[in-house]
Amino acid sequence: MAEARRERADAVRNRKAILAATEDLLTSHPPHQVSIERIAAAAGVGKGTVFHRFGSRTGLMVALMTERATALGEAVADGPPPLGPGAPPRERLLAFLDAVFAVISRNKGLLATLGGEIPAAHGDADADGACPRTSHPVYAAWHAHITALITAERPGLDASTLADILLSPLHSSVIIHDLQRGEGPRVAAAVRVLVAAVLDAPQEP
Amino acid sequence: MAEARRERADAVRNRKAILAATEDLLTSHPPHQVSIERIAAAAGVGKGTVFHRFGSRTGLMVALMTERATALGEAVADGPPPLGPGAPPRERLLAFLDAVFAVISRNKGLLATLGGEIPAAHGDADADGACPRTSHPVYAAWHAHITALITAERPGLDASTLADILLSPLHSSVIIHDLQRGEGPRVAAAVRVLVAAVLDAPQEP
DNA sequence: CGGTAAAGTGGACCGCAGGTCAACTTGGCC
DNA sequence: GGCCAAGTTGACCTGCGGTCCACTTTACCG
Repeated sequence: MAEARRERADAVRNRKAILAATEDLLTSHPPHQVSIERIAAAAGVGKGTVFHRFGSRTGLMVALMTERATALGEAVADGPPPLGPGAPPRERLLAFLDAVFAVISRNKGLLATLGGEIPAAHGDADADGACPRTSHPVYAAWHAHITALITAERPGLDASTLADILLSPLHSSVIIHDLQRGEGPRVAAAVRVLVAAVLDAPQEP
Repeated sequence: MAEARRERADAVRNRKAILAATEDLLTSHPPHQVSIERIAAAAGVGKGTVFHRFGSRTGLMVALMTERATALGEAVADGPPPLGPGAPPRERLLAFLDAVFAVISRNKGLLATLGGEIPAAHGDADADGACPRTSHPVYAAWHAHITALITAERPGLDASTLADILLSPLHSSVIIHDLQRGEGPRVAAAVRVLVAAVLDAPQEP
């Protein structure tokens, strides 16, 4: 392994240009108006290049999202409390959710776009398809982190489902709309209320 | 108003056939595979008829959703407790959320489809567009009901935002996927835990 | 250095889905 | 029965995601 020079210089440049163009268009237009051709034009490349590098529209979105989420992931793993290790789970959870909503606030309809596209896939198999949780690494990581923190604080709860619920506002066009209108703090505050309440509630047998 | 005989018999029949076909296809195929042409074919009508009666794909979905939600709306307004008037707000809220999740469980990707399509609209205007909450009467009604119940129980909370958050799982493909896999009760239970916790939590100044 | 093969690029092309339309058919009231 | 508007239809348009392959660029190597 460790193959030398695995990516050519112009390829790197174009990849960055495409991601930048995508983000740019996505912050100034509703997602459905941002076609691949527009992205390609804005990035100064051909449409084929976009597909060559990202495979599909969904792949592009996942790549963008992954890049956006990398910093947060590192802060969680290595950074200082309350986000990083060291703080009590309760504080880490609150800080993490704040951070997640902050990321989303800065990236508008990205997750909404993802949420609407990932379930698509392209096969008939759906009875037991493993589409949703495993298909998006960023979502999987966030979900696992929240689940772990809830479990640490309140082992008796259904942490996994609660984690899905706490993340579900990110899929809601209503919430996304609020975030875009600068209501981010308000949403975050409401989520904090929910989390605090559920963590402080008396244990049920 | 009250114009006599404003809808022809065959029109009514076709409208019902289209709605039935849509629901049918939607419960056996992922939303993106349910094209208007397929719906039209399944309903035994021409494609143009679908558009003539519902205006657009989104219009069709809204109509279906509205129909599905009518029974619930009546139960809330006139029905017996705990859903209808009479029970304490806390019980009504829990019952209502249970009912909402039950409706969605039986109608799979419907809301997910809606959530992904409504924010689209078709104009450039988005800075102050009133798209999300007002555009979908069913959502507006549910949101208003939840908000009122929360306010009745805990006036100090940001009931409106909490209502959006409590409804947001309906937009999440992950949650929808769970509902389809029969995890409905588990999701509902987790939501109940959240609601109970937030309603029982000590008031903050 | 210049050759060269692989990596990268671009845009014509395909299939398909949503949406439009103008000609046609049908239901219902006089 | 006859008339007209409401209703229906499917061919057609537009634009999207995605494929393909001939062409260009890069960077390693003798």
